[in-house]
Amino acid sequence: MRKKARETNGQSVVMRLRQAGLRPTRQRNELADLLFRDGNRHLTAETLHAEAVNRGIRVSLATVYNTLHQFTHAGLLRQVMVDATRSYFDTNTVEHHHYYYEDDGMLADIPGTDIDVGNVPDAPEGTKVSRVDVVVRLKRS
Amino acid sequence: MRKKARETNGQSVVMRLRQAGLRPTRQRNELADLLFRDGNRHLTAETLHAEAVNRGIRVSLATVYNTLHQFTHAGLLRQVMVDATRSYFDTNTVEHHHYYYEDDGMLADIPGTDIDVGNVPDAPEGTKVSRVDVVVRLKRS
DNA sequence: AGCTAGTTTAGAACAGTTCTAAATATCTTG
DNA sequence: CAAGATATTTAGAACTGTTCTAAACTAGCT
Repeated sequence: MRKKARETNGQSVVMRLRQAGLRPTRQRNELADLLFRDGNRHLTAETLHAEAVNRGIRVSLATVYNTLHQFTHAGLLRQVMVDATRSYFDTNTVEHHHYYYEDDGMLADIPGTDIDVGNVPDAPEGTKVSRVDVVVRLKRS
Repeated sequence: MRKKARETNGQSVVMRLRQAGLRPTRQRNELADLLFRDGNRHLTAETLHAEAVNRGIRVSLATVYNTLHQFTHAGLLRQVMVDATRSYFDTNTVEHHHYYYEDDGMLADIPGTDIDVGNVPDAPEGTKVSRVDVVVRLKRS
């Protein structure tokens, strides 16, 4: 069973980082492994740092923050704003929407068919739409 | 020209506060005046505090925070999450959506006809939808 | 190997927000 | 309308997530 190569969208993460002018350092590579290992993940800087430390990866919290932002700029991650106190990063960069569990602060992709967002007026003069976020906030019933 | 009575939805703010078990104190009344004076506003605690101080209202920042949260619980305000660093409060509590100007951190109601959000799957077992937020993020073009 | 520019790091600094407990205001009730 | 009980306000300390700083380290040249 061979070690799975680091990749997203068929292109190796290393390549994408190189293209973004980022050196594939040990820390960035190991964090990329964690981030893109299994499917779509929603995590905060502190979550990821804890996970890394747990697995014996030596990396500082500052580097986790730097890396998350750099990956976001490189288009490997997407930052989601749902909670006033924490920033979530989503490893799924394809247009999709979220459930936010208000009671426990968890974020999840909305599964199944796509949500339709219709009837959005044209962007105001001088601006263009950067993206449309839909967050369905859930609470325990 | 008489002073306009404090009210929202026809019911006086004082009444709504009383019902929420909140005493209509000087600070709460004066902040309500600012908040509900003209149409829909989107403000942060610091914005509101600055505005109050500017108009000679003596109130502490802590009270502004308390008041915003209490008003939110009482259903007079709605908290909108668009920016990781600041909490916005919206004086329009009717279901509606927002433009967020990424470049300057401004929040505005999306005007005109309502946006349709369709095809939202049922809320997961044990949860119910608390609300659906749509944020159209804009950037300078 | 040695150089250079990019990267990482610990810890300090920062911003927005919440907490604390003492002072003050409001609302009863007599 | 004074007294007592309870709610509210406040200044400032504390806290939390995040960013900054500048010194140490590393990757990628040559």
